[in-house]
Amino acid sequence: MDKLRKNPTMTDVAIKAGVSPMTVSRAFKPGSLVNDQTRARIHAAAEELGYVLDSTASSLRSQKTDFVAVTIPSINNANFADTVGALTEGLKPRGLQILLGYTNYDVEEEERLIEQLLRRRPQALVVTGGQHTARTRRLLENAHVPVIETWDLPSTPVDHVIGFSNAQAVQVMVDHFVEKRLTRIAFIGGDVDRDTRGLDRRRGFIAAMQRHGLDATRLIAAGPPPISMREGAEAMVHLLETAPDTEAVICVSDLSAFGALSACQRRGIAVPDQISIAGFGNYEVGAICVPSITTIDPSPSEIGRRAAELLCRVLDSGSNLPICEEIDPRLLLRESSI
Amino acid sequence: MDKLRKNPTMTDVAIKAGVSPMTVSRAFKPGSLVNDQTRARIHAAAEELGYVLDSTASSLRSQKTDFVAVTIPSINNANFADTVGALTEGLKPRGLQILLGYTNYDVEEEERLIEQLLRRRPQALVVTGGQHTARTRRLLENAHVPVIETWDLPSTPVDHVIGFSNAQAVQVMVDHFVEKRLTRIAFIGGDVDRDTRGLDRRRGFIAAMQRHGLDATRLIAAGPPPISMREGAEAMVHLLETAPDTEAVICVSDLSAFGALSACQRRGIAVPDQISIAGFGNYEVGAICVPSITTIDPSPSEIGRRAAELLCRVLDSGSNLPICEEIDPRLLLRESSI
DNA sequence: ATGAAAGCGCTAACAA
DNA sequence: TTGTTAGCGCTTTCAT
Repeated sequence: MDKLRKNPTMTDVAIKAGVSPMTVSRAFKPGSLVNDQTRARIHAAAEELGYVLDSTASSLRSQKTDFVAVTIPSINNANFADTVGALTEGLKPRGLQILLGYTNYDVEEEERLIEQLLRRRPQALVVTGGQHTARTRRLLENAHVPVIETWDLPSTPVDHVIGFSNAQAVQVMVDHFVEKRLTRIAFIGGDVDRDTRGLDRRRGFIAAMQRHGLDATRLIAAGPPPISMREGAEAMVHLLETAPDTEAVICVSDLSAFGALSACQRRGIAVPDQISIAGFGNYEVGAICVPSITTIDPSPSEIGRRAAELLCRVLDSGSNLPICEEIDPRLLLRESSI
Repeated sequence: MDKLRKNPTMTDVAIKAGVSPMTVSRAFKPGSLVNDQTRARIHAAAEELGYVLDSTASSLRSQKTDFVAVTIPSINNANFADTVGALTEGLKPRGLQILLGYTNYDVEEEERLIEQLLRRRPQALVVTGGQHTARTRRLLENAHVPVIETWDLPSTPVDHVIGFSNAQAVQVMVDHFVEKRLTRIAFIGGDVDRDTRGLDRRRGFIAAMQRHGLDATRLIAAGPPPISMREGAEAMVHLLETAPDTEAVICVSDLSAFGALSACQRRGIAVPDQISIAGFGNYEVGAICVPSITTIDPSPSEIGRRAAELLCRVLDSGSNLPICEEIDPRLLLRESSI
């Protein structure tokens, strides 16, 4: 392989096929008017030369790209992966690709990332979360393309929103435990200043506990988000030592909840008989493990599906009216809670 | 927000700052020679206009992009996510971004994806696996940029390789069980014609069993890859019914192994006392669950780290010599096997 | 159904 | 240190 030789251009293909570059361009654009034989000849010539269209040049000239920029906190998270998967599927019929970036749960990193992504001139942006730096907001507002914030219900949206209230969802969980006469409830989450959705869940926990007149001080901050299974297990060990009379634990995600469950199992503490455990996110591990883990399903793929749908509508209509679609997370009662 | 107004260009910034477009260009290029005051004036003008560099035009003119294309089978997989994470970190110092695509464990999809990615003229390609369609091979060979195949040891590499033998790794696992006097060993994997690494692991299983003179017919094909925890659990139920005297099960990944473990727990079958279970990949769930799951660690982030290193070296030297670096997967003995 | 001319926004190359 | 000119590879627009 000669890495130094330049890639062939449309002109090279045109010469080889005995046509003008313009005809080659048409031959590569589906649904355009080229003689079938000419088109076949052109494709043969292209294949022989190893020609691949240069979308850099194509995008520059036509002033439009064929992709949508998407930001998620972490590439390694089944929930966000499901959202991205559904988004990808929903945009495929329109020929739109996903350009994916991750913020590592950090709004500063998000700012850098979004600027990088905007340089590539996406047709739209789908971001996770509704909290951004001031500059990120300005970048998004100046982008002149539709923006969708997801997985959250920001009080002052940049543009469109498809999400839910993380705080509200956890309040439902607290209500459930209180109904079951459990009152000494703890919350295991991450450090509060990075993962804004985790922070909202923690806020929802505190609000609900106070509404019920209960002690909302059993709060474990298990480290920088995302909280892993291991950190969930460590947090549970800590909780069992410092507050052994705890009756129920709500974890910021199913992953930490599974860690907490495993810690109980290693110490011979029966779940749910001695302590109830709940998570968040409806990850597969919580559905399969024994006992299965009570959780909240925020419908990640539904978020992606509806974001794609909304985008298609907005791109077609050119409308400027911000749309907010609320997702309704479902409480899934499983074996880990009485 | 006015989505119809065009984005400002470098010329707009130049006029506002009272300089030529070329000076604006320089002001945005780190380490180039512009008067500090001029640069400050330009950045202020840019910020005020909401200017964001157009990398489409920049790339076209300079004939170089600032990204590396990476393909992985699935976005939702902690192993590949770790590889991508390490790759991202390793390329950041050089200012290279990752352009990520996923193949859904399908070589046809890989072909479409790689053509899409090549249109954007990446500086290099990092692909997962060493099996491709004939056309994919041609595309990669004609790309005129370095290519790294990972997670595999292809017999005829396209270019560079950083990987390991999936078959060999599983053989080590079989040897371990045989040493422990377990002979009735089963393998749970996916359908054989999509995930080539899963197929290699299955091949390794069969080869090792035959080498030991053992029956290699306890093979469960649990569906199209990737095999989920749920599918692992279902496969285990099937295995317990059809071959109840099985002494050990090797699963194509820790996720299916965890499903198999859960199935045993639901049926009151003691692991490892009644049956040993092993997985592959060293996923977090297998380290945390009770009992923890014996596995093989293929060092996903090591693969990413070394791919980034190799890329930097090759991009600097411009060398054409294909390099093959072998990773040595480690057997991790845990509680799920005797 | 095909071609010719022009130019998208930026930067390499050269000039001052 | 800054400016001028030209052109990257493609597609829009207009012409035939």
